[in-house]
Amino acid sequence: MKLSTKGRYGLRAFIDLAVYSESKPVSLTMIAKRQNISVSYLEQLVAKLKRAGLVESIRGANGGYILSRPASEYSVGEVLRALEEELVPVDCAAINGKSSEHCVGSKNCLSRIVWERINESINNTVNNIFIGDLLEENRRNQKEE
Amino acid sequence: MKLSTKGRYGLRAFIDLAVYSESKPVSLTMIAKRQNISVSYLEQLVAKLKRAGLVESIRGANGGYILSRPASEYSVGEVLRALEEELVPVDCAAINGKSSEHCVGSKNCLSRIVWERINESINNTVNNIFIGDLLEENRRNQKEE
DNA sequence: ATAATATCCGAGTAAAAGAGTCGGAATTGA
DNA sequence: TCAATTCCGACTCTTTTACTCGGATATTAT
Repeated sequence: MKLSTKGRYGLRAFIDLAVYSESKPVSLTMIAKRQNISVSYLEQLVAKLKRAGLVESIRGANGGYILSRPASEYSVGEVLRALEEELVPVDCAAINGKSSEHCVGSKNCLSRIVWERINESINNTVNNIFIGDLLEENRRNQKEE
Repeated sequence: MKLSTKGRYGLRAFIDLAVYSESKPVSLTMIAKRQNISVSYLEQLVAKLKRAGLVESIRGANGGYILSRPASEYSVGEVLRALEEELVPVDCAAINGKSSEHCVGSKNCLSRIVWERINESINNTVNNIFIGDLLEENRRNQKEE
């Protein structure tokens, strides 16, 4: 059970964007350098963020990406869900209706309780961490140095 | 981020074992029938459980598997960790020292906070569900029918 | 105009992981 | 002995992951 690079790199890219895009758009080249991720791969990740409406793009020279809203308003869950297909380790216990896995019967599905709780705890966790919190953390760290 | 069939089927197999092994050993053939998982695959899963010391085997005719301890004492976390390699979606934030992923630097690792919290919440969740709880749930359900 | 930066987009691909199967050996009870 | 079992390693097919690549389009600076 691993989070893919889409989620891992993608969140890092988003945070980078949040940190540096206040004054002007941030290009993928810059993110690539700072985060050590290739531009071509970043394109894919950021495209997902854009499709989900989390970031906006500005094309052409001096272009780049900016956040659609103030950084503080994004939860990590929102960002990760835009990147990964879904944040549920076990489909059959997903909150929404797309249960692809066929359950043999309630009797055999004691495990379902477990999957539901896992799904729930992950989503609770990521929905309650906000990008703003992380940035504050960052500012505190900067001051100490 | 999906839990593999090892974890999913494996926990189901373990619960099946917990339900039916009180009087006599349970053979993989029986689990296979009830849980609709092939015997050959079950062999792999149960082997992991055995290696971890969670179940004991009795070879030969009328043989099978039994729990090493009373069902109530097993946490779901323990079982899942025996089946899956580890229950940490992001390695670099694992609690133990095996951080395989190279972090560029603390400054770029605001995301690390997120991974740590996710890892923590999953482990808290599964460590606090006990197989005994699930069996009780099961008994309650049986009575209602 | 032209060059230099950018985003945008679809395809393609190599490696790794996932999900099993299979054949046969060893053990034990009837 | 035979049937039911666990035990074990190797093998294979499929899917997913993690990218790269080529080129199109848009915008700005010179």
